[in-house]
Amino acid sequence: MTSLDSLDRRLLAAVQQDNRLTTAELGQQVGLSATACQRRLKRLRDEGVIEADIAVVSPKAVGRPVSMLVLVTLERERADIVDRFKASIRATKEVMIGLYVTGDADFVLYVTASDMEDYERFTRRFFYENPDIKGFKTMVVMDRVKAGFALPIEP
Amino acid sequence: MTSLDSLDRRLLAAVQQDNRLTTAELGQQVGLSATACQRRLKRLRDEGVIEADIAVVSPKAVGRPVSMLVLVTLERERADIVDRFKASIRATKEVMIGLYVTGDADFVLYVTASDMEDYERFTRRFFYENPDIKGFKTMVVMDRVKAGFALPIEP
DNA sequence: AGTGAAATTTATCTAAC
DNA sequence: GTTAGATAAATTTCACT
Repeated sequence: MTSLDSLDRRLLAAVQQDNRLTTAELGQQVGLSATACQRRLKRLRDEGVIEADIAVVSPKAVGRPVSMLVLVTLERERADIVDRFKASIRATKEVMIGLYVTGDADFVLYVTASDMEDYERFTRRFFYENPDIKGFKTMVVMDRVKAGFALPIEP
Repeated sequence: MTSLDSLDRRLLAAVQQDNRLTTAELGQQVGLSATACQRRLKRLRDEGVIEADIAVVSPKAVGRPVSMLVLVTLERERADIVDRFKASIRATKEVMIGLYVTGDADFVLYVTASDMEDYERFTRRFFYENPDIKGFKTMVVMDRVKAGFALPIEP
């Protein structure tokens, strides 16, 4: 595992808010030359500390204004069944986030849809046709109070 | 609301996977000149279709390898109590995602921590000291099957 | 309207130290 | 780590459909 110094962490804290800052701007923020920033960022990307660089798209703007959290329980928590369900999560674009969890449910999914009817069609296709699924509970997201992706990074 | 044509949607689909592609590369993908891509992207950013451009940081690499989903129930779902809790979500950096939902719980939080002890300290500070909270249920994330942020965007 | 080509500005990358 | 010069990209200008 790679070790991060204070400057690395400050760079990460900055670019996870905005990765379109120029290396010169970043340099000012952290007290480093543009070149040094650039080299560090390259290293962080190469080593996988920065996993991706992405644009965050407005769900509303692309016609998916409603989102749901779904707690899924499988018939039996057997390895092959779990793996099969993981694969179906990966293959399903409507599922933005899919987590395998302990506790009340086996999986939690974050699903977007254009409206409730669209979501209902999704559940039919995704859940009712799947014999491995014992049940699921839908929680409709009323407000995305915080939908950021920023980790707390101490300088 | 802004309307998106097929080229816009293809650009969005591309940059939500990787926003460091050059406009020339994007142009090749969608069949447009670099200049046209760049102008469209600028428009999409100005109009808020692209909400942000960020680096996705590895939680493990910054020392927060464990994450939890927490279902939170408030004592009473009264507007001022809900608003107060929303504010505390926004103010708490350990909470990466905070959703106000219908159904079994009032809020669902995605929380990262360095280990279970760290999480336990967090719960003490965040939950036990808050009189508005009736209870909470923790689900430990065993596998982030899909942790992407990509919306399904049809060309 | 929106597009594309060339010129300009700006940023990134490579090489030194 | 820095500074300086080469390369490449983003941005502006302008002519075109």
